[in-house]
Amino acid sequence: MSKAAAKAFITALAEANPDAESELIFRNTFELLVSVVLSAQATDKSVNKATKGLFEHAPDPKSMAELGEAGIAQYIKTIGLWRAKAHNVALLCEQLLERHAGEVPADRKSLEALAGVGRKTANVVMNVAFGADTMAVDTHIFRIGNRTGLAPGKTTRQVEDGLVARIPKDMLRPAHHWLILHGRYVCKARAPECWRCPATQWCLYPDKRLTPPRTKEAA
DNA sequence: AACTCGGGGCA
DNA sequence: TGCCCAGAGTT
Repeated sequence: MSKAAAKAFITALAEANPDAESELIFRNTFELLVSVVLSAQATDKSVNKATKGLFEHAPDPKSMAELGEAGIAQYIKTIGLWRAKAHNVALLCEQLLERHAGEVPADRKSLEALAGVGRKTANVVMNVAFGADTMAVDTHIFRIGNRTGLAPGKTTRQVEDGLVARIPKDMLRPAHHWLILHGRYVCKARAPECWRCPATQWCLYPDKRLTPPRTKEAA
């Protein structure tokens, strides 16, 4: 997809969801970081349910470090990989205190050195919290990139580079939210609802469903 | 690059 | 039941 088409694509998504915001609930950069670490292979809804009590009880790195691995685990047992995640989050909080005075660092190298933080989470934090020119590739964005031709690639890194290369810099941050929400509700893994998509004119997906299935209630 | 971890949500 | 989920760490 050309850069011009990419810009039109993102703009169309923006106009379709003018008030789109993250589905993850967080009040600051620390909560964003922890939320995304917990999100690996889990749905946003289940993460929100788990972090509600966790953040209430431990709203900052210091209190969460004091809560400890076992204490954290008791709040997040409802999501997958909770053992490893509780271990990582406890360690992550200690690392924030020791290395960064309890603050979330703003650079990729420091972020990726934290427990449970890989390239994807680092990109989210840099994009959302610090406005950096990065794009995080999750399963939704990977799917959209390939399906539409916006950013094709076999690896997440290829998709990431394609996105950053094609999307205008000043649209990278909102594009992150718009693409994820688009993948969640419209360009879904199964049964995509193309009739609700504002960008089908640029899309390469061969099995587009341009008309909604017949509903039981004939409104 | 491929594999493993792992529980909940949803059709 | 089978597929999917705002991935990271190891081999």
